[in-house]
Amino acid sequence: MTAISGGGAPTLEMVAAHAGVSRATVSRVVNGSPKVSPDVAEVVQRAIEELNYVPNRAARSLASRRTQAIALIVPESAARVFDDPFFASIVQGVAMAIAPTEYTLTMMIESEVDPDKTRRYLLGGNVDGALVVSHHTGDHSYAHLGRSLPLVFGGRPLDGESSEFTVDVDNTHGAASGTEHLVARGRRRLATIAGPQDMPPGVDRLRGFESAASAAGLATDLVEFGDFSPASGADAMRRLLAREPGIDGVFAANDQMAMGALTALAEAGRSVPDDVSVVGFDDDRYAATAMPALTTVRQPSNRMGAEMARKLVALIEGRPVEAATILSTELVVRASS
Amino acid sequence: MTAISGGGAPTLEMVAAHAGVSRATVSRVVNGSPKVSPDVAEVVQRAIEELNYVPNRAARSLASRRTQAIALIVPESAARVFDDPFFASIVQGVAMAIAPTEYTLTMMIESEVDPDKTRRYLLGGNVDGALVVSHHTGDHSYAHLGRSLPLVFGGRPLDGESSEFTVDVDNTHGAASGTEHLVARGRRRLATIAGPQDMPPGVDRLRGFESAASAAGLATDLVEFGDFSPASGADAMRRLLAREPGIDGVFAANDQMAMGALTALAEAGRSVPDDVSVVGFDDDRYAATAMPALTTVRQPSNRMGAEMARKLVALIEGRPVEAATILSTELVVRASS
DNA sequence: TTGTAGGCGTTATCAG
DNA sequence: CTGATAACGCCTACAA
Repeated sequence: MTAISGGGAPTLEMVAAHAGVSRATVSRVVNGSPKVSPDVAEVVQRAIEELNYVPNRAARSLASRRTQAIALIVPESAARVFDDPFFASIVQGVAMAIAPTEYTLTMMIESEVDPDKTRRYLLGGNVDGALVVSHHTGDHSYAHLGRSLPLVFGGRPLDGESSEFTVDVDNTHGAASGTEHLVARGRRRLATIAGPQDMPPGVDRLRGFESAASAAGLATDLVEFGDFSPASGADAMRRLLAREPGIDGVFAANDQMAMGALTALAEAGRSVPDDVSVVGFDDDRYAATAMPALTTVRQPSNRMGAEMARKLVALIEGRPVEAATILSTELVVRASS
Repeated sequence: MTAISGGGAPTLEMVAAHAGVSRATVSRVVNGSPKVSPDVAEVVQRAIEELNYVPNRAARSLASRRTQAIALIVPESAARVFDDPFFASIVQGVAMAIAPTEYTLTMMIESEVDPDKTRRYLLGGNVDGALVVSHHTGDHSYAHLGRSLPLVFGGRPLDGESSEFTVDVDNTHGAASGTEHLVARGRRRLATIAGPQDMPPGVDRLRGFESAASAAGLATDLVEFGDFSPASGADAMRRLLAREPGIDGVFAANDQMAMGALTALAEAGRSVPDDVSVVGFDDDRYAATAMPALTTVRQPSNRMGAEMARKLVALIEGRPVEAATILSTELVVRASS
């Protein structure tokens, strides 16, 4: 057993005794209630400090029916999650947004072992609300929980409309702007390394590429798919080159695949950007230091996380919030194009 | 008055009523107590499922004095934390290790706004124990909390000894092996891009480099410092080249700085590995796809996280655990050397 | 094996 | 403004 030395944590009751007031008064002071006389509050404060009292959250949450905690659910294996800089950015945004609040963040990486653990946790009154982020179809399998708990999703569901609260990036327009940049650079034989088509960003970015290329009167036949990893990007690029050696412009659905493409292009003796222009998507932390530095469509993943958190907290506190928020992207031109 | 149904989550009491038994019995079933007759357990189970009952954690934790939750404390700003793939790996390791358990992970990114928030949280009975990970000096400022709560640290404290529970990587030997590899490749004019000297890994890796170089009878004057970011690595490399154009081997204290060095070397027209061999440290996810692929000292950050979690859980459950665990590194030879 | 009853530390509702 | 006194939902001796 773990024996806590010193006789256990001080309770509200002990503070009350120490200060010579009732528990109710101490509770009021702790919660900053205005209806406490300054002098009494003073005495209580001192008692709190002397005893080094810290309120017990379980008790508080049981009595108040609020937990002051939110969960970040990621329905992916831990390995996948942390392989992707995009998630890191989201988490960072969330963390920064809740830092100034009293809310706490609990991360739930979907456990393969017990997929029901998450549900139990959410429904067990552990959190006041949850954020769900995934690239995948499974995305909104949590949607039905939305009736029991405030929920905000990152990314749109794969199947079109939904009535849930979401924050998303304008993938289609972003991809189109990246493609248009290629066209503006005088590139005519365009190819794209697309993402998985069971993920909304994969679908939307491909659509953006196609619409922009078509609008410029160019062919859209050169499409190869990857899984957003650097290695898959390199493979896709090799296949593309095999199909059409004359490629002069490549739009990759994310930076990691673009980096892989750079590697494959170098292997094939193509110079970037002299022979081929390459544009990525994300502007992750390696884009700027790639060789050559990668032109890319910046995705405000930080802001996405922050926005999700903001929306969730508003939801929890009963403030009105818009159902969907779409964040726009920004083209960052560097040496690769 | 008691709400019959439709109003909020079902309670243990409602299940008891539904099953026609006492609350105690339901509690026993929920907690898998052996002293319940199979048929009664059967009935209760059905009631639980029909009502879709999920135990309230706050109540449970209040009554049992355990939370089944552990915290991961990172005393750094969110921005720093997520800029470093190393942290991601640690978190991944932790997440994977606790996935099969009933423990839950709460991440606490030190808030600049209210640095006391973490302490309050830890002492507020929110978690059964905590993991503390940081590259920094501040590392063990939580050490004193160790008397009130099981704590496991990642990385040794900057100032030598400690009686705390820690898991660390053998940075010194790792750096030495990376340096020895350079020597084995026939490199004689060695330089190092060291990390900040207020972080143990920064100190230890520099020491490893120096001892290995000295042992080989080589000079150790070419030392420049970076902050572990790619940009700082590039800058350090430029300074190094300015000081000594004849450098033929570089050991960088982490992969991100090594990547920066690769960029600077390319700018300066040096070929890697023909003119200069480069070795990094970490083997982060970009090492293998760098151009050229980076030779590096693999740090088992995943295992580090897992090991920390394992140790903490053992501590919480009163099982005996070793105070310090040192994980060894592994040299991964790729194209850059 | 099952039920009874008291308590875990706070908050919230009322009186005073 | 302050103090009793119930809840809050569950666990756990102790009793039956």
